[in-house]
Amino acid sequence: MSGNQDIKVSVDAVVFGYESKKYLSVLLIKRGVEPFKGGWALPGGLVLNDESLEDAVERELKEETGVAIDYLEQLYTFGLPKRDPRNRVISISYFGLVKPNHFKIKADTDAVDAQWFNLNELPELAFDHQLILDTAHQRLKSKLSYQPIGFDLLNDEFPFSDLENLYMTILEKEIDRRNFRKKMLSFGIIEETNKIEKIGSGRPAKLFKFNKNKFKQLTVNDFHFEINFV
Amino acid sequence: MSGNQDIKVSVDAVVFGYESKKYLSVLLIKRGVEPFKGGWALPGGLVLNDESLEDAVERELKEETGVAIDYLEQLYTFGLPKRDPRNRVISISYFGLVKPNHFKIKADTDAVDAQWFNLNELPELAFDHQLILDTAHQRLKSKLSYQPIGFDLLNDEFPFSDLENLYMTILEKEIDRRNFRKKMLSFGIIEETNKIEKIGSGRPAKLFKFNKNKFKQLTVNDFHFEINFV
DNA sequence: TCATTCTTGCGTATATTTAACACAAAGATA
DNA sequence: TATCTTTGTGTTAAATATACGCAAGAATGA
Repeated sequence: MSGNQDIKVSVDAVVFGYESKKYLSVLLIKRGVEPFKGGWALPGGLVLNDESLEDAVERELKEETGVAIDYLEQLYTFGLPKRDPRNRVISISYFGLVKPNHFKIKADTDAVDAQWFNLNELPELAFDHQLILDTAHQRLKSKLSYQPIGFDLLNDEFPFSDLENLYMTILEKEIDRRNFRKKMLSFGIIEETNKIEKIGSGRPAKLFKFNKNKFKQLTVNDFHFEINFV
Repeated sequence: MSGNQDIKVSVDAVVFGYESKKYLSVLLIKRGVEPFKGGWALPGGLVLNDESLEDAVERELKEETGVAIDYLEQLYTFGLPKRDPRNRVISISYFGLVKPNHFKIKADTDAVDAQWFNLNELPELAFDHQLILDTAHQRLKSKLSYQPIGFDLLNDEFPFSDLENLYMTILEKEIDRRNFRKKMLSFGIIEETNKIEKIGSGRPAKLFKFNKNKFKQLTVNDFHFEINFV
Protein backbone atom coordinates (compact mmCIF):
# COMPACT_ATOMS: atom_id res chain seq x y z
CA MET A 1 0.00 0.00 0.00
CA SER A 2 1.31 3.38 -1.02
CA GLY A 3 2.97 4.94 1.98
CA ASN A 4 3.07 8.62 1.20
CA GLN A 5 -0.55 9.64 1.12
CA ASP A 6 -0.95 12.64 3.40
CA ILE A 7 -4.65 13.34 3.88
CA LYS A 8 -6.48 13.91 7.15
CA VAL A 9 -10.02 12.68 7.75
CA SER A 10 -12.57 14.74 9.66
CA VAL A 11 -16.30 14.77 10.25
CA ASP A 12 -18.60 17.79 10.42
CA ALA A 13 -22.24 18.02 11.37
CA VAL A 14 -25.03 20.28 10.21
CA VAL A 15 -27.63 20.11 12.95
CA PHE A 16 -31.01 21.73 12.48
CA GLY A 17 -33.47 22.72 15.14
CA TYR A 18 -36.90 24.30 14.95
CA GLU A 19 -38.98 26.18 17.43
CA SER A 20 -42.68 26.34 16.79
CA LYS A 21 -43.93 28.96 14.33
CA LYS A 22 -40.52 30.54 13.95
CA TYR A 23 -37.58 29.60 11.80
CA LEU A 24 -34.97 26.94 11.30
CA SER A 25 -31.85 27.10 13.44
CA VAL A 26 -28.38 25.71 12.88
CA LEU A 27 -25.89 24.71 15.53
CA LEU A 28 -22.49 26.40 15.21
CA ILE A 29 -19.34 26.65 17.29
CA LYS A 30 -16.85 29.46 17.68
CA ARG A 31 -13.38 28.40 16.63
CA GLY A 32 -10.71 28.64 19.31
CA VAL A 33 -7.69 28.11 17.07
CA GLU A 34 -6.34 29.28 13.76
CA PRO A 35 -7.26 29.31 10.97
CA PHE A 36 -10.52 31.24 11.24
CA LYS A 37 -9.90 31.70 14.98
CA GLY A 38 -12.87 33.44 16.54
CA GLY A 39 -15.00 32.69 13.50
CA TRP A 40 -17.99 30.39 13.36
CA ALA A 41 -17.93 26.86 12.01
CA LEU A 42 -19.81 23.60 11.96
CA PRO A 43 -19.16 21.30 14.90
CA GLY A 44 -16.74 18.54 13.98
CA GLY A 45 -13.14 17.43 14.03
CA LEU A 46 -10.65 14.74 13.19
CA VAL A 47 -11.66 11.09 13.32
CA LEU A 48 -9.78 8.96 15.83
CA ASN A 49 -7.94 5.94 14.49
CA ASP A 50 -10.26 3.37 15.98
CA GLU A 51 -13.70 4.96 16.02
CA SER A 52 -16.36 4.77 13.34
CA LEU A 53 -17.38 7.91 11.49
CA GLU A 54 -20.70 8.01 13.32
CA ASP A 55 -18.97 7.67 16.67
CA ALA A 56 -16.69 10.54 15.70
CA VAL A 57 -19.60 12.85 14.89
CA GLU A 58 -21.42 11.98 18.05
CA ARG A 59 -18.32 12.46 20.15
CA GLU A 60 -17.56 15.84 18.64
CA LEU A 61 -21.15 17.01 19.01
CA LYS A 62 -21.15 15.99 22.61
CA GLU A 63 -17.78 17.56 23.38
CA GLU A 64 -18.38 20.78 21.51
CA THR A 65 -22.08 21.43 22.01
CA GLY A 66 -23.54 19.05 24.56
CA VAL A 67 -26.63 18.75 22.38
CA ALA A 68 -28.43 15.39 22.09
CA ILE A 69 -29.22 14.53 18.48
CA ASP A 70 -32.54 12.93 17.55
CA TYR A 71 -31.77 12.06 13.93
CA LEU A 72 -28.44 11.62 12.20
CA GLU A 73 -27.49 10.52 8.71
CA GLN A 74 -24.48 10.86 6.49
CA LEU A 75 -24.74 13.81 4.14
CA TYR A 76 -21.85 14.09 1.71
CA THR A 77 -18.07 13.93 1.63
CA PHE A 78 -16.24 17.10 0.73
CA GLY A 79 -12.71 16.55 -0.42
CA LEU A 80 -11.28 19.29 -2.61
CA PRO A 81 -7.50 19.54 -2.09
CA LYS A 82 -7.60 23.18 -0.97
CA ARG A 83 -10.64 23.23 1.29
CA ASP A 84 -8.40 23.52 4.34
CA PRO A 85 -5.53 26.01 4.01
CA ARG A 86 -3.18 23.90 6.10
CA ASN A 87 -3.12 20.20 5.30
CA ARG A 88 -5.40 18.41 2.97
CA VAL A 89 -8.46 17.39 4.99
CA ILE A 90 -11.47 15.59 3.65
CA SER A 91 -14.65 15.99 5.60
CA ILE A 92 -17.42 13.44 5.85
CA SER A 93 -20.39 15.61 6.70
CA TYR A 94 -23.45 14.54 8.62
CA PHE A 95 -26.98 15.84 8.76
CA GLY A 96 -28.72 16.01 12.12
CA LEU A 97 -32.06 17.02 13.59
CA VAL A 98 -32.92 17.98 17.15
CA LYS A 99 -36.31 18.09 18.82
CA PRO A 100 -37.27 21.28 20.68
CA ASN A 101 -36.91 19.63 24.09
CA HIS A 102 -33.27 18.89 23.31
CA PHE A 103 -32.69 22.34 21.95
CA LYS A 104 -30.94 23.90 24.93
CA ILE A 105 -27.18 24.00 24.94
CA LYS A 106 -25.80 22.67 28.17
CA ALA A 107 -23.80 25.23 30.08
CA ASP A 108 -21.43 22.65 31.51
CA THR A 109 -18.80 20.89 29.41
CA ASP A 110 -16.59 23.00 27.21
CA ALA A 111 -19.59 23.87 25.04
CA VAL A 112 -19.49 27.52 25.98
CA ASP A 113 -18.79 28.49 22.42
CA ALA A 114 -21.69 26.62 20.85
CA GLN A 115 -24.72 28.57 19.73
CA TRP A 116 -27.89 28.25 17.69
CA PHE A 117 -28.24 30.60 14.72
CA ASN A 118 -31.31 31.55 12.78
CA LEU A 119 -30.75 30.06 9.35
CA ASN A 120 -31.62 33.42 7.83
CA GLU A 121 -29.12 35.37 9.90
CA LEU A 122 -25.95 33.35 9.65
CA PRO A 123 -22.47 34.73 10.26
CA GLU A 124 -19.75 34.03 7.73
CA LEU A 125 -18.58 30.46 8.11
CA ALA A 126 -15.09 29.00 8.16
CA PHE A 127 -13.66 26.79 5.40
CA ASP A 128 -16.29 25.52 2.93
CA HIS A 129 -18.83 25.17 5.72
CA GLN A 130 -21.37 27.38 4.00
CA LEU A 131 -21.36 24.94 1.10
CA ILE A 132 -21.83 22.03 3.46
CA LEU A 133 -24.66 23.84 5.19
CA ASP A 134 -26.36 24.61 1.89
CA THR A 135 -26.12 20.97 0.93
CA ALA A 136 -27.71 19.97 4.22
CA HIS A 137 -30.46 22.56 3.85
CA GLN A 138 -31.24 21.20 0.41
CA ARG A 139 -31.33 17.68 1.80
CA LEU A 140 -33.74 18.71 4.52
CA LYS A 141 -36.03 20.37 2.00
CA SER A 142 -36.20 17.42 -0.29
CA LYS A 143 -36.36 14.71 2.35
CA LEU A 144 -39.25 16.41 4.05
CA SER A 145 -41.42 15.54 1.07
CA TYR A 146 -40.71 11.86 0.85
CA GLN A 147 -39.65 10.79 4.32
CA PRO A 148 -41.36 11.43 7.66
CA ILE A 149 -38.34 13.29 8.89
CA GLY A 150 -40.15 16.39 10.14
CA PHE A 151 -41.19 14.60 13.31
CA ASP A 152 -37.60 14.73 14.51
CA LEU A 153 -37.89 18.51 14.62
CA LEU A 154 -41.00 18.41 16.82
CA ASN A 155 -41.60 17.08 20.29
CA ASP A 156 -43.10 13.63 20.61
CA GLU A 157 -46.55 15.11 21.04
CA PHE A 158 -47.50 18.06 18.92
CA PRO A 159 -50.54 19.94 17.68
CA PHE A 160 -51.23 19.64 13.96
CA SER A 161 -50.58 23.30 13.39
CA ASP A 162 -46.95 22.80 14.45
CA LEU A 163 -46.52 20.19 11.75
CA GLU A 164 -48.15 22.45 9.20
CA ASN A 165 -45.97 25.39 10.12
CA LEU A 166 -42.86 23.26 10.04
CA TYR A 167 -43.62 22.18 6.49
CA MET A 168 -44.46 25.69 5.37
CA THR A 169 -41.31 27.11 6.97
CA ILE A 170 -38.96 24.57 5.47
CA LEU A 171 -40.58 24.30 2.06
CA GLU A 172 -41.07 28.06 1.96
CA LYS A 173 -44.55 27.90 0.57
CA GLU A 174 -48.16 28.10 1.62
CA ILE A 175 -49.94 24.82 2.14
CA ASP A 176 -53.68 24.37 2.47
CA ARG A 177 -54.19 23.46 6.10
CA ARG A 178 -57.17 21.20 5.45
CA ASN A 179 -55.67 19.23 2.58
CA PHE A 180 -52.39 18.88 4.43
CA ARG A 181 -54.10 17.42 7.46
CA LYS A 182 -56.20 15.03 5.41
CA LYS A 183 -53.21 13.70 3.51
CA MET A 184 -50.97 13.38 6.54
CA LEU A 185 -53.63 11.47 8.42
CA SER A 186 -54.38 9.27 5.41
CA PHE A 187 -50.98 7.59 5.75
CA GLY A 188 -52.03 6.15 9.07
CA ILE A 189 -48.71 6.91 10.74
CA ILE A 190 -49.97 9.66 13.02
CA GLU A 191 -51.99 8.90 16.10
CA GLU A 192 -54.29 11.08 18.10
CA THR A 193 -53.47 11.24 21.79
CA ASN A 194 -56.15 12.12 24.29
CA LYS A 195 -54.28 15.19 25.38
CA ILE A 196 -55.28 18.71 24.55
CA GLU A 197 -53.09 21.76 24.42
CA LYS A 198 -54.52 25.19 25.03
CA ILE A 199 -52.31 28.18 24.45
CA GLY A 200 -53.37 31.70 23.64
CA SER A 201 -56.67 32.30 21.99
CA GLY A 202 -58.47 30.00 19.61
CA ARG A 203 -59.85 26.53 19.94
CA PRO A 204 -57.58 24.19 21.95
CA ALA A 205 -55.73 21.63 19.84
CA LYS A 206 -55.54 17.87 20.14
CA LEU A 207 -52.02 16.57 20.45
CA PHE A 208 -50.79 14.02 17.91
CA LYS A 209 -48.00 11.48 17.91
CA PHE A 210 -45.91 9.97 15.14
CA ASN A 211 -46.12 6.19 15.22
CA LYS A 212 -42.64 5.13 14.11
CA ASN A 213 -43.33 1.44 14.39
CA LYS A 214 -46.38 1.70 12.21
CA PHE A 215 -44.30 3.56 9.65
CA LYS A 216 -41.54 0.94 9.64
CA GLN A 217 -44.11 -1.78 9.33
CA LEU A 218 -45.74 -0.09 6.34
CA THR A 219 -42.38 0.55 4.71
CA VAL A 220 -41.82 -3.18 4.34
CA ASN A 221 -44.81 -3.48 2.01
CA ASP A 222 -43.62 -0.79 -0.39
CA PHE A 223 -45.70 1.93 1.21
CA HIS A 224 -44.75 5.34 -0.08
CA PHE A 225 -44.77 8.48 2.08
CA GLU A 226 -45.03 11.55 -0.11
CA ILE A 227 -46.32 14.96 0.71
CA ASN A 228 -46.23 17.50 -2.09
CA PHE A 229 -48.28 20.61 -2.53
CA VAL A 230 -48.35 23.27 -5.16
CA MET B 1 -3.57 19.77 14.07
CA SER B 2 -3.25 16.33 15.61
CA GLY B 3 -0.33 14.61 14.00
CA ASN B 4 -0.93 10.94 14.68
CA GLN B 5 -4.03 10.18 12.73
CA ASP B 6 -3.30 7.18 10.54
CA ILE B 7 -6.15 6.69 8.07
CA LYS B 8 -5.91 6.19 4.32
CA VAL B 9 -8.42 7.62 1.88
CA SER B 10 -9.60 5.70 -1.15
CA VAL B 11 -12.37 5.90 -3.70
CA ASP B 12 -14.39 3.02 -5.18
CA ALA B 13 -16.88 3.00 -7.99
CA VAL B 14 -19.99 0.95 -8.63
CA VAL B 15 -20.61 1.24 -12.35
CA PHE B 16 -23.78 -0.19 -13.86
CA GLY B 17 -24.39 -1.06 -17.47
CA TYR B 18 -27.43 -2.42 -19.24
CA GLU B 19 -27.90 -4.24 -22.49
CA SER B 20 -31.31 -4.18 -24.00
CA LYS B 21 -33.90 -6.68 -22.71
CA LYS B 22 -31.40 -8.44 -20.53
CA TYR B 23 -30.09 -7.61 -17.09
CA LEU B 24 -28.02 -5.10 -15.19
CA SER B 25 -24.28 -5.50 -15.23
CA VAL B 26 -21.62 -4.31 -12.83
CA LEU B 27 -18.02 -3.52 -13.63
CA LEU B 28 -15.47 -5.41 -11.50
CA ILE B 29 -11.73 -5.91 -11.48
CA LYS B 30 -9.64 -8.86 -10.47
CA ARG B 31 -7.26 -8.01 -7.66
CA GLY B 32 -3.57 -8.48 -8.40
CA VAL B 33 -2.30 -8.10 -4.85
CA GLU B 34 -3.07 -9.29 -1.35
CA PRO B 35 -5.40 -9.18 0.44
CA PHE B 36 -8.06 -10.95 -1.62
CA LYS B 37 -5.52 -11.51 -4.40
CA GLY B 38 -7.22 -13.11 -7.39
CA GLY B 39 -10.63 -12.13 -6.02
CA TRP B 40 -13.04 -9.65 -7.54
CA ALA B 41 -13.51 -6.10 -6.30
CA LEU B 42 -14.89 -2.74 -7.26
CA PRO B 43 -12.57 -0.54 -9.30
CA GLY B 44 -10.90 2.09 -7.12
CA GLY B 45 -7.81 2.97 -5.15
CA LEU B 46 -6.04 5.52 -3.02
CA VAL B 47 -6.59 9.21 -3.63
CA LEU B 48 -3.51 11.17 -4.64
CA ASN B 49 -2.51 14.10 -2.44
CA ASP B 50 -3.46 16.78 -4.91
CA GLU B 51 -6.38 15.41 -6.89
CA SER B 52 -10.07 15.82 -6.14
CA LEU B 53 -12.14 12.78 -5.22
CA GLU B 54 -13.90 12.86 -8.60
CA ASP B 55 -10.58 13.01 -10.40
CA ALA B 56 -9.41 10.05 -8.38
CA VAL B 57 -12.42 7.93 -9.37
CA GLU B 58 -12.12 8.86 -13.00
CA ARG B 59 -8.41 8.13 -13.04
CA GLU B 60 -8.84 4.75 -11.40
CA LEU B 61 -11.67 3.80 -13.73
CA LYS B 62 -9.61 4.74 -16.72
CA GLU B 63 -6.51 2.95 -15.50
CA GLU B 64 -8.24 -0.19 -14.34
CA THR B 65 -11.06 -0.61 -16.83
CA GLY B 66 -10.72 1.82 -19.73
CA VAL B 67 -14.47 2.34 -19.63
CA ALA B 68 -15.91 5.80 -20.32
CA ILE B 69 -18.51 6.80 -17.74
CA ASP B 70 -21.68 8.61 -18.78
CA TYR B 71 -22.99 9.50 -15.33
CA LEU B 72 -21.17 9.76 -12.01
CA GLU B 73 -22.24 10.87 -8.57
CA GLN B 74 -20.98 10.38 -5.07
CA LEU B 75 -22.69 7.49 -3.31
CA TYR B 76 -21.66 7.09 0.30
CA THR B 77 -18.57 6.99 2.48
CA PHE B 78 -17.74 3.74 4.19
CA GLY B 79 -15.43 4.09 7.11
CA LEU B 80 -15.62 1.30 9.68
CA PRO B 81 -12.22 0.80 11.32
CA LYS B 82 -11.92 -2.85 10.28
CA ARG B 83 -13.19 -2.75 6.71
CA ASP B 84 -9.65 -3.23 5.43
CA PRO B 85 -7.63 -5.91 7.25
CA ARG B 86 -4.36 -3.98 6.85
CA ASN B 87 -4.53 -0.26 7.63
CA ARG B 88 -7.59 1.71 8.31
CA VAL B 89 -8.95 2.87 4.96
CA ILE B 90 -12.08 4.88 4.45
CA SER B 91 -13.65 4.65 1.04
CA ILE B 92 -15.66 7.37 -0.65
CA SER B 93 -17.79 5.38 -3.06
CA TYR B 94 -19.19 6.59 -6.33
CA PHE B 95 -22.12 5.52 -8.43
CA GLY B 96 -21.72 5.41 -12.19
CA LEU B 97 -23.72 4.56 -15.29
CA VAL B 98 -22.53 3.59 -18.74
CA LYS B 99 -24.41 3.67 -22.03
CA PRO B 100 -24.37 0.51 -24.15
CA ASN B 101 -22.07 2.06 -26.77
CA HIS B 102 -19.44 2.58 -24.07
CA PHE B 103 -19.96 -0.85 -22.68
CA LYS B 104 -16.95 -2.58 -24.21
CA ILE B 105 -13.83 -2.90 -22.13
CA LYS B 106 -10.81 -1.71 -24.05
CA ALA B 107 -8.24 -4.42 -24.58
CA ASP B 108 -5.31 -2.02 -24.41
CA THR B 109 -4.21 -0.38 -21.15
CA ASP B 110 -3.71 -2.58 -18.13
CA ALA B 111 -7.45 -3.20 -18.00
CA VAL B 112 -7.09 -6.87 -18.79
CA ASP B 113 -8.55 -7.84 -15.47
CA ALA B 114 -11.71 -5.78 -15.74
CA GLN B 115 -14.96 -7.52 -16.52
CA TRP B 116 -18.71 -6.96 -16.57
CA PHE B 117 -20.79 -9.22 -14.37
CA ASN B 118 -24.48 -9.95 -14.47
CA LEU B 119 -25.82 -8.44 -11.28
CA ASN B 120 -27.60 -11.71 -10.55
CA GLU B 121 -24.49 -13.83 -10.92
CA LEU B 122 -21.87 -12.01 -8.93
CA PRO B 123 -18.75 -13.63 -7.53
CA GLU B 124 -17.84 -13.07 -3.91
CA LEU B 125 -16.43 -9.58 -3.49
CA ALA B 126 -13.42 -8.35 -1.56
CA PHE B 127 -13.62 -6.16 1.55
CA ASP B 128 -17.10 -4.69 2.17
CA HIS B 129 -17.64 -4.24 -1.54
CA GLN B 130 -20.83 -6.25 -1.57
CA LEU B 131 -22.28 -3.76 0.89
CA ILE B 132 -21.19 -0.86 -1.29
CA LEU B 133 -22.69 -2.53 -4.32
CA ASP B 134 -25.98 -3.14 -2.53
CA THR B 135 -26.09 0.51 -1.55
CA ALA B 136 -25.52 1.54 -5.14
CA HIS B 137 -28.16 -0.86 -6.40
CA GLN B 138 -30.63 0.61 -3.96
CA ARG B 139 -29.71 4.10 -5.11
CA LEU B 140 -30.27 3.16 -8.73
CA LYS B 141 -33.66 1.69 -7.93
CA SER B 142 -34.89 4.71 -6.08
CA LYS B 143 -33.38 7.37 -8.32
CA LEU B 144 -34.94 5.82 -11.37
CA SER B 145 -38.35 6.87 -10.10
CA TYR B 146 -37.65 10.51 -9.44
CA GLN B 147 -34.77 11.45 -11.72
CA PRO B 148 -34.38 10.86 -15.45
CA ILE B 149 -31.30 8.78 -14.83
CA GLY B 150 -32.30 5.79 -16.93
CA PHE B 151 -31.29 7.56 -20.11
CA ASP B 152 -27.66 7.18 -19.10
CA LEU B 153 -28.08 3.44 -19.41
CA LEU B 154 -29.42 3.68 -22.97
CA ASN B 155 -27.90 4.96 -26.16
CA ASP B 156 -28.75 8.49 -27.21
CA GLU B 157 -31.45 7.21 -29.51
CA PHE B 158 -33.58 4.36 -28.34
CA PRO B 159 -36.91 2.68 -29.03
CA PHE B 160 -39.51 3.13 -26.34
CA SER B 161 -39.52 -0.56 -25.56
CA ASP B 162 -35.91 -0.30 -24.40
CA LEU B 163 -36.89 2.34 -21.88
CA GLU B 164 -39.82 0.24 -20.72
CA ASN B 165 -37.69 -2.84 -20.31
CA LEU B 166 -35.03 -0.90 -18.46
CA TYR B 167 -37.56 0.30 -15.93
CA MET B 168 -39.10 -3.12 -15.53
CA THR B 169 -35.71 -4.78 -15.13
CA ILE B 170 -34.43 -2.36 -12.54
CA LEU B 171 -37.65 -1.92 -10.59
CA GLU B 172 -38.36 -5.64 -10.86
CA LYS B 173 -42.00 -5.23 -11.64
CA GLU B 174 -44.43 -5.23 -14.53
CA ILE B 175 -45.40 -1.87 -15.93
CA ASP B 176 -48.26 -1.22 -18.30
CA ARG B 177 -46.58 -0.37 -21.58
CA ARG B 178 -49.24 2.09 -22.71
CA ASN B 179 -49.51 4.04 -19.48
CA PHE B 180 -45.75 4.16 -19.12
CA ARG B 181 -45.38 5.63 -22.57
CA LYS B 182 -48.11 8.20 -22.00
CA LYS B 183 -46.63 9.40 -18.73
CA MET B 184 -43.06 9.52 -19.98
CA LEU B 185 -44.10 11.55 -22.99
CA SER B 186 -46.27 13.83 -20.87
CA PHE B 187 -43.17 15.30 -19.19
CA GLY B 188 -42.09 16.72 -22.52
CA ILE B 189 -38.47 15.73 -22.05
CA ILE B 190 -38.41 13.01 -24.69
CA GLU B 191 -38.31 13.82 -28.37
CA GLU B 192 -39.23 11.74 -31.35
CA THR B 193 -36.51 11.43 -33.96
CA ASN B 194 -37.38 10.65 -37.56
CA LYS B 195 -35.40 7.45 -37.42
CA ILE B 196 -36.90 4.03 -37.34
CA GLU B 197 -35.37 0.84 -36.05
CA LYS B 198 -36.40 -2.53 -37.39
CA ILE B 199 -35.07 -5.60 -35.70
CA GLY B 200 -36.62 -9.04 -35.71
CA SER B 201 -40.32 -9.41 -36.19
CA GLY B 202 -42.99 -6.95 -35.14
CA ARG B 203 -43.73 -3.42 -36.18
CA PRO B 204 -40.59 -1.26 -36.55
CA ALA B 205 -40.09 1.23 -33.74
CA LYS B 206 -39.53 4.98 -33.85
CA LEU B 207 -36.38 6.08 -32.10
CA PHE B 208 -36.63 8.61 -29.28
CA LYS B 209 -34.17 10.97 -27.68
CA PHE B 210 -33.88 12.41 -24.17
CA ASN B 211 -33.77 16.21 -24.29
CA LYS B 212 -31.44 17.06 -21.44
CA ASN B 213 -31.63 20.81 -21.96
CA LYS B 214 -35.39 20.78 -21.87
CA PHE B 215 -35.22 18.84 -18.62
CA LYS B 216 -32.77 21.28 -17.03
CA GLN B 217 -34.91 24.16 -18.15
CA LEU B 218 -38.02 22.63 -16.60
CA THR B 219 -36.18 21.80 -13.38
CA VAL B 220 -35.69 25.49 -12.69
CA ASN B 221 -39.44 26.03 -12.41
CA ASP B 222 -39.94 23.32 -9.82
CA PHE B 223 -40.96 20.70 -12.36
CA HIS B 224 -41.10 17.27 -10.80
CA PHE B 225 -40.13 14.11 -12.66
CA GLU B 226 -41.74 11.11 -11.04
CA ILE B 227 -42.58 7.77 -12.50
CA ASN B 228 -44.23 5.31 -10.18
CA PHE B 229 -46.39 2.36 -10.98
CA VAL B 230 -48.13 -0.24 -8.89
C1' DT C 1 -50.38 -15.27 -51.64
C1' DC C 2 -52.20 -14.81 -47.28
C1' DA C 3 -53.22 -16.06 -42.64
C1' DT C 4 -50.47 -15.97 -38.35
C1' DT C 5 -47.47 -14.00 -35.12
C1' DC C 6 -45.12 -10.35 -33.00
C1' DT C 7 -44.34 -5.69 -31.83
C1' DT C 8 -45.54 -0.88 -31.80
C1' DG C 9 -48.69 2.92 -31.47
C1' DC C 10 -52.92 5.17 -29.98
C1' DG C 11 -57.36 5.62 -27.61
C1' DT C 12 -61.25 5.40 -24.23
C1' DA C 13 -63.87 4.39 -19.76
C1' DT C 14 -63.53 4.22 -14.95
C1' DA C 15 -61.59 4.83 -10.50
C1' DT C 16 -58.77 7.47 -7.57
C1' DT C 17 -56.38 11.47 -6.05
C1' DT C 18 -55.59 16.34 -5.78
C1' DA C 19 -56.97 21.18 -5.45
C1' DA C 20 -60.01 24.70 -4.10
C1' DC C 21 -63.00 26.28 -0.98
C1' DA C 22 -67.02 26.98 3.25
C1' DC C 23 -68.35 26.72 7.59
C1' DA C 24 -69.09 25.03 12.37
C1' DA C 25 -66.82 24.23 17.08
C1' DA C 26 -64.23 25.69 21.15
C1' DG C 27 -62.12 28.69 23.72
C1' DA C 28 -59.95 33.78 24.80
C1' DT C 29 -60.86 38.70 24.87
C1' DA C 30 -63.14 42.82 26.21
C1' DT D 1 -72.79 38.81 24.93
C1' DA D 2 -70.53 39.96 20.68
C1' DT D 3 -66.07 39.41 18.48
C1' DC D 4 -61.74 37.36 17.44
C1' DT D 5 -58.77 33.50 16.81
C1' DT D 6 -57.52 28.93 15.91
C1' DT D 7 -59.05 24.09 15.30
C1' DG D 8 -61.72 20.49 13.10
C1' DT D 9 -64.57 18.44 9.23
C1' DG D 10 -66.81 18.53 5.07
C1' DT D 11 -68.07 18.85 -0.23
C1' DT D 12 -67.26 19.51 -5.16
C1' DA D 13 -64.83 19.90 -9.50
C1' DA D 14 -60.66 19.06 -11.92
C1' DA D 15 -56.72 16.39 -12.83
C1' DT D 16 -54.33 11.91 -12.83
C1' DA D 17 -53.82 7.15 -12.62
C1' DT D 18 -55.38 2.57 -13.82
C1' DA D 19 -57.11 -0.92 -16.67
C1' DC D 20 -58.01 -2.21 -20.80
C1' DG D 21 -59.12 -2.84 -26.46
C1' DC D 22 -57.62 -2.73 -30.85
C1' DA D 23 -55.46 -1.30 -35.22
C1' DA D 24 -50.89 -0.62 -37.84
C1' DG D 25 -46.58 -2.35 -39.70
C1' DA D 26 -43.43 -5.81 -40.50
C1' DA D 27 -41.46 -10.90 -40.46
C1' DT D 28 -42.70 -15.87 -40.74
C1' DG D 29 -44.32 -19.94 -42.70
C1' DA D 30 -47.95 -22.71 -44.86
